[in-house]
Amino acid sequence: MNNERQELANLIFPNITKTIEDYEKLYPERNLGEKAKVTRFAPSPTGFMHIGHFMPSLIDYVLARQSEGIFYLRNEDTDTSRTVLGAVEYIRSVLNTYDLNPDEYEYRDTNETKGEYGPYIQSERKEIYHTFIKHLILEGKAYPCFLTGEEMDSIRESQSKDKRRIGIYGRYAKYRDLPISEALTRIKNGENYTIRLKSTGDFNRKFKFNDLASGEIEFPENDIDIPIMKSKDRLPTYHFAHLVDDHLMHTTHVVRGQEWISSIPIHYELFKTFGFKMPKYIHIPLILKKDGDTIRKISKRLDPEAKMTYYEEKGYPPLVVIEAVMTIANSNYEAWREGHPDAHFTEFEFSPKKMSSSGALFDLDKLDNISKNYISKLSKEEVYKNVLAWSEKYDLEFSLILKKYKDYSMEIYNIERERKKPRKDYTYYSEIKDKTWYMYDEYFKDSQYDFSAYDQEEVKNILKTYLKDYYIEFDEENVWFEKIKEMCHQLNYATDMKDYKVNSEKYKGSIVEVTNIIRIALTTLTTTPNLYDIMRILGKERIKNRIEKITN
RNA sequence: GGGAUGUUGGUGAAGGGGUUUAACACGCCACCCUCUCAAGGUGGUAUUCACGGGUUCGAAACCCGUACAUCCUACCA
Repeated sequence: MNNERQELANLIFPNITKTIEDYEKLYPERNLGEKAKVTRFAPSPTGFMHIGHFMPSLIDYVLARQSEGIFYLRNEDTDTSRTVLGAVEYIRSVLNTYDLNPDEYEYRDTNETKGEYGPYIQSERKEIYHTFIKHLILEGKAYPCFLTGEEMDSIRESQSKDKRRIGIYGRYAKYRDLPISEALTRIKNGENYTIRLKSTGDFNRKFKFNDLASGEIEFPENDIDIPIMKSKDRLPTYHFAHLVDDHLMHTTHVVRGQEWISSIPIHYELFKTFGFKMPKYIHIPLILKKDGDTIRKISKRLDPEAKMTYYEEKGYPPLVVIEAVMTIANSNYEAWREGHPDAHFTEFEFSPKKMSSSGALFDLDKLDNISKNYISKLSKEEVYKNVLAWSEKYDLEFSLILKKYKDYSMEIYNIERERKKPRKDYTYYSEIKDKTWYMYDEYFKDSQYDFSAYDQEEVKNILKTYLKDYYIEFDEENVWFEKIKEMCHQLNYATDMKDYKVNSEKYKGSIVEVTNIIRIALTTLTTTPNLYDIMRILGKERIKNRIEKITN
């Protein structure tokens, strides 16, 4: 019997000579502090990064940093049909813009690799997985299964028809007790097969599992003979790779989405089969999306905000996205932030227990609010630098304007900025052009005015009078405003709005109309920041030109 | 069909048997301030914690049932 198993194992894995012990020696216990957490971000390289991937990687990073542990990046490319070239490099760039750089990684494009526990690309670890699978076959705990796709489909169909549990277990696991001699001849004949775990679980028996986020959960044991190696490329399935990699890489904490919690019975059995210690698990809430009346998992296809590129394209500062996601992860984060406005987010004591176990809706309004506050606290130099960096990537024309008018642009960003309660009108960098374009002659010159709400002659009269008698460059704000008021008196416009409301018939109009006419002449808009600041920055020449364009 | 988890306002949520007339933040609404906007200020915004039953002197909190929601139920991760 044992010899037969040996023969089977050697037939399937003829070149595997190492043992599990060999690998355990190769990847010894990490030399870290007692409390150090080893976390990993383990994405599939499918060419995009989802907010649902970002949250776990953020938590991984925070956990590792605050425990002086290790945060590493592992490329889970076992699904060759979905693997996209350069996907990991893209993920690296996302992690880099958010400054969540891993301590260990492997990048193919630059041939960079760091860390003693690699390879960090699963397709390069085939031999390791095969060693572990070979061991299982030798022990009689795994077997080749010759079920075809069609056979599996019909099993599934009949199970579903009979309202039975779906899966390859019990009597459906047709090949688990196939005589080894027969398996040998089938393999020698070139039949396709997958390797399945010979489950010893009993579905009617329960076990308790402790999740760091959700607490104690009771599951039935796994009794499904799950595939651990695929037939086509002989790569392991996710579950098996998880077991081998997180064991050998000494991961202490696995942070992943709630959707994985149902796999716990499988992982529990797998770790038990090898006698390995399970890592601690933190299953984090799914990010959901309200779509009309229904709530569903946020989707990269349907929801632009699901993709991390959305935030970059819109020009949200990276730290703002981090703040928003931390707020979802731990609701006491906001209160902490209030008390520690300048602390780095890794200083926040993250608590898995405080994480909600139900899904959370990602609130873009909240993100906007965080962003407005954040940008309002930046210096004009920082805003300029960030807008420029954004525009160089997404609006080249605007970036040239910004370079040409550097100090001028900074003055615009400085409007009502350097004060205790700064102005909060920029939510993200992509909207800054839309809110400041009229300050630049290049954009202003072709724009249209709309004075239709006013008498045309009166518009000219007000503008002429103002330019001739009341405008002086370099006035103080209060002097500037007094002069506007004086003009209002001269032209019979009310300056006291309370009086105007009661006695409107006494006046031609109010100061609101006067300032709005000037505002439109200078900006084409009726809503802008403080007119005084606009005029001060615009300067005499521009003001003169713009007003005369209308009065002449 | 089976399994797991959850259900407190428009959103994220705090609260885990009696100072809860349910905190805080975002949003929304109103008013004030005001040259427009933004900001700021003040106030409002769940008579009630999915529903039904039970335990208890007392339940949003504990127990049971139901409903609903989400995820899993692939040789995908």
